[in-house]
Amino acid sequence: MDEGMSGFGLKPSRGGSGGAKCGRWNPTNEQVKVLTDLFRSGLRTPSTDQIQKISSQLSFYGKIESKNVFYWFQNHKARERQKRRRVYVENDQNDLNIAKQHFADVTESGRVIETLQLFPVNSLAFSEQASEKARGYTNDECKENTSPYTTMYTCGTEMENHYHHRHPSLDLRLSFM
Amino acid sequence: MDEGMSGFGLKPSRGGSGGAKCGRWNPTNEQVKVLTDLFRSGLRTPSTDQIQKISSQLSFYGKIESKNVFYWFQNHKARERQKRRRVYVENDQNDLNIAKQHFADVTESGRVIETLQLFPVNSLAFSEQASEKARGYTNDECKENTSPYTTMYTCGTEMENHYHHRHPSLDLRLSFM
DNA sequence: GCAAATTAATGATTTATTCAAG
DNA sequence: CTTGAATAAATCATTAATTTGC
Repeated sequence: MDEGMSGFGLKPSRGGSGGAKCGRWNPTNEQVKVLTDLFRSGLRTPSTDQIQKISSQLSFYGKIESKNVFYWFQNHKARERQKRRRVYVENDQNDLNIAKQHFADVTESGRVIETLQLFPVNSLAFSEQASEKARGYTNDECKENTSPYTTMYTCGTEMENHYHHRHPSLDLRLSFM
Repeated sequence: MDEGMSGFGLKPSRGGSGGAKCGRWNPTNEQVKVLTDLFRSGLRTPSTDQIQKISSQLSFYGKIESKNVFYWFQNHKARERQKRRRVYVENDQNDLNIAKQHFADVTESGRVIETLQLFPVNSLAFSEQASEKARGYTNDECKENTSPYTTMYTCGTEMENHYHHRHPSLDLRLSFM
């Protein structure tokens, strides 16, 4: 995919005959680069004058119109926002409010993770392969916990891997949580 | 790749004496399988609760901590994205060439767009960031101007871009406008 | 066959962005 | 305008693969 930009003499050309196909603006990488940099620099809603100047400058790299610049900022701004929102939504799927509390060192009890089906079923059909290794993992001195991972995720003491005795059969998509 | 699954009775154990060697999490094949399946199922940024549950379940197969799950998704997501982008970039490596081409074409008005420094300098250095699109920008001859964009932006006739005769060297942040 | 040496993967940290409260 | 929340990008670091000389 991605249109090789090279060939495809007739990409969409949905119109067919006409040729030229001036469907819509197709930004050059440089153009996108510059626009992105401007965006990162803080520009969000350029004024008419700014748009014109930007457009003029970018025309150096290829065909472009002022409106393209205008729309680009509109879309980019909206999509960035949307992207962020999507995360929330995804996590909220089944309630699971964005706890985002970042692992407050929960679990400590040898909890039995009830059902929790992460996968349809065929998930287990694999426990052959790795079984050879099945590391013993008996080591235990790894006190570790000094977890200094500062960037979020303050999962203090972390998981008390007590190896639950129950082969998971999760199904994440449907019933998880 | 893919674990020779053959021998390797005693893989690392390099620590020699003490053993244990709790350097970093070393996922089991089953663990990787499940994580990968979850990812394929669409999970990208598991919530705190999800992470904990997943971690608990995976502890069945061996030592694991919540943060490992967290990091796994972060890394996997990032690297998948990166892998995808790498393709674009490879295809678009022409960037500069394209620029040059346009340089020739664009000067229709005889103008020579001299400098044009939208950014300090390193602006052109990296180009891949916004390559989500990275369209090719193919042919152009679109007359367009029939601009029917309804949402404000009444920039009239568009394209006054008669190439300003002065390298903008915008710095947006500081001196732009 | 087996390790030391080298390279490829990938786990764990750090740094930059972005949006949106305050 | 400043700051907090939440990543994603970039980078660092360690482990597993693979190569290579014996």
